[in-house]
Amino acid sequence: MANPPADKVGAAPKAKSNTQQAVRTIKQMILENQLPAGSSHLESELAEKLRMSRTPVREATLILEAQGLLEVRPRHGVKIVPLSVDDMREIYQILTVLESLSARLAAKKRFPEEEFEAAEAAIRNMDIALETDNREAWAQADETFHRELLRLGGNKRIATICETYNDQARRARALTLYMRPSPTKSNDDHRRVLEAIRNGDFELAQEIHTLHRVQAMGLIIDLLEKYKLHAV
Amino acid sequence: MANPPADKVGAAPKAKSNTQQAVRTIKQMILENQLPAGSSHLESELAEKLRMSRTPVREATLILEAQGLLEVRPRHGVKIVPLSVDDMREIYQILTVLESLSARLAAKKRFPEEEFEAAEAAIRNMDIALETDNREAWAQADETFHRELLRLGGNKRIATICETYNDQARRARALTLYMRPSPTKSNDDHRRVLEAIRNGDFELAQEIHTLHRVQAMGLIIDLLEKYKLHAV
DNA sequence: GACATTTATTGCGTATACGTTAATTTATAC
DNA sequence: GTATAAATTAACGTATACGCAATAAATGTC
Repeated sequence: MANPPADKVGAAPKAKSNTQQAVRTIKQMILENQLPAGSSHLESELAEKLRMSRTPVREATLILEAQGLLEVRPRHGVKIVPLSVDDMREIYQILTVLESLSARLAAKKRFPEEEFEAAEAAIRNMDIALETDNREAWAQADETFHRELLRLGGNKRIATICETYNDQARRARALTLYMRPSPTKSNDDHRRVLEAIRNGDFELAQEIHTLHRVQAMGLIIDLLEKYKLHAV
Repeated sequence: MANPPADKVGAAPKAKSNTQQAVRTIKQMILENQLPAGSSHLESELAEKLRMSRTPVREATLILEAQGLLEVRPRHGVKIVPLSVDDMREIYQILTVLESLSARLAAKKRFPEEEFEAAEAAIRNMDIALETDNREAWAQADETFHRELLRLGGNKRIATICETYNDQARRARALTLYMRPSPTKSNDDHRRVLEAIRNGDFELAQEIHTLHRVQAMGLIIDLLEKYKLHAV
């Protein structure tokens, strides 16, 4: 069974059509703040930047609009949607409850130990990143852990939704990454969630993860308010 | 202040561009089973049916694909995605947890009594529909109640997600509407949820609604399995 | 100088044309 | 009769053209 060509973690692997490619690169440009929140861009500008005609970029913007990353405003260009503190609250509420449900669902199953390897590795990587105070590495491992949780939960739609809203929240997380205190407690939470899943303690798994996410939300929202980052 | 032309309840009111119109009518055709689950349709066929060129219908299919109602399969036409029992389980898990969160969020606020009017009316309408055994009317009022819950919760993104997945589940609900026993208990649940919201008892509101949804899910899934409706 | 009205510009919505490529059919070899 | 290969068909992906309508600019009026 030949696997499809392996790709970078987290990146959408397929990019056959120009439309798909446009979706990927525009999304990336948004997440990397090359297209800053609140800025507007004409279809023709984007087309020029991406070296293709208007048609595929136009199709891409429709898809990205459906994902909530931008807004198509006729005659004003596509606007990269800025996120207010309230928006962040909305997003984190959703992530909290869906990921926690995922933890519960995972705990209701029995997995062979190797299924936990990736999650364990993510936790270890977070430990290492903490010791060396490498926050980028920590954030990346953290994302991996959360993604693993969604995989173990087994509900594909939950995974899709969380991915979408994670994308939306990413800018704010990147912004606050260096403002927050060293995230030592997170690792503890993750370990306990994973342990609860192993033990089939679904109530506990859900509860711990909920608490974990609620705290993370509180932290990030406090930072955004404190530093007057009203829209990112 | 002249209102925009009033539209049917629940339908998206705006339809300026052909693309938007195509989204609406194709969605409607799917929900009404004019385009049955599992069937495929060429872009050009749809364009002809909708009396417009390929471009706007093509854009519409991209949007509808993002909403999970259909799948664009190059050279095979767009396929109306059929939902298996497992898909229904996925969807109901999401609706359960998000609506229940919405109930919790609503309970944490204080509303003037008139804010509950629509929800109260929906409950009353369900009572009336039960007495006259009018299931369509019941289903419609039920939807209204759930929509009100999302409105009261105040998280726009939750409302959007639930709307999307409600659309996906609608066919299955329509199918089982006349198979299930008379839904008398639902009204009781709804009343209690609303009461808990009034009282600010957020834990209770969330809990009751969760139970309510879990039971509804169990019922519908049993029916789908019993009648061997493996894909709708 | 402020405001209304006309004109000009431009960005988008839609149709259409066309090359590409996958699916299908036909032909050929075994 | 089956399997492989070649030829055909057709659906899609993309580019392009063009008119419309919304915005901006310019002009005129008070």
